[in-house]
Amino acid sequence: MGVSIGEAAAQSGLPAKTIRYYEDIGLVRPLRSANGYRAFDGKNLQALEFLARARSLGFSIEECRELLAFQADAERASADVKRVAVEHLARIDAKIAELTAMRRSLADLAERCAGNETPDCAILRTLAGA
Amino acid sequence: MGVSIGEAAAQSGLPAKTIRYYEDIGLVRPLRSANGYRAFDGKNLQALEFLARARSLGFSIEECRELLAFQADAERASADVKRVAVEHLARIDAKIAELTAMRRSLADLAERCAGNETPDCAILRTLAGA
DNA sequence: ATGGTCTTTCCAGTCACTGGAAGGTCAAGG
DNA sequence: CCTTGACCTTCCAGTGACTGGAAAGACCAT
Repeated sequence: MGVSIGEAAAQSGLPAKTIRYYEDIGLVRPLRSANGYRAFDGKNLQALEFLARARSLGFSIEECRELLAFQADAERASADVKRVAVEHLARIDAKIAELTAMRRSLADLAERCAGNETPDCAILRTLAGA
Repeated sequence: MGVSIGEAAAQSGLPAKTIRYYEDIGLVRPLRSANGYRAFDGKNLQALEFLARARSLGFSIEECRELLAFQADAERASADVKRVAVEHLARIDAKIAELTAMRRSLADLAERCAGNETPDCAILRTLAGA
């Protein structure tokens, strides 16, 4: 009953190493076959696919744990789920803003650097605080 | 000759812990006073400020090391510096694109989630692969 | 029996710090 | 002279989320 870790990896798109790690930290709890191999049943596979999707949206492992718990709890309010998502969205927006500011400064610097064989360089001048 | 690590931290804006770490990995080489305290001279302080600026632009430690070496080498070509900057810019752009895609999916999901006391939730439905 | 492809566990490394423990140094105040 | 408090020192461990690799066991086909 249940597929091997290689099969689970193929079906979820997650590396086998990652799946073992998820078991280590208690995100998924496969049974064991008589030979000691992990045996993933349908619920395990659904959890792995859930995790793959949530991770690809950038949720942290702890948020994934929380979302999985919500998923398993038929009584949860959608507001609880939405809160997690909205907080994550805010973090993403902050990160995008940070990167965009970096990008602007950096593009400006790169533009002012000749990029030729001469040693003078606006990038280094600016980093040095000129 | 040279200021203490606390003074160097105040002047560069870097935490003292970070400065010690930078010494560990060879980015800065302060002298030592008779009492064993680090003594940062003008060049050390300039290097720390350089590092603080480069790190705030998102350059990796190894890139910072390379940029510092360029800074110390009067013979370098500005093209070498620009190459590092342009590669970093590409990484930033890739990251922004990734986050923007996440943001789009996530905002869409959040919008379709009522966020009230009912258990039905578009976010969980999507993560579960419905 | 052999080879090849799984699988297992465990340990170490990544990146750039950050926190904390245990102890040394120094200037000021009593 | 002693204490207090603010510095400073080193060293060790932890962060997040894996990833790589070693050594060994399991399974299947020839």
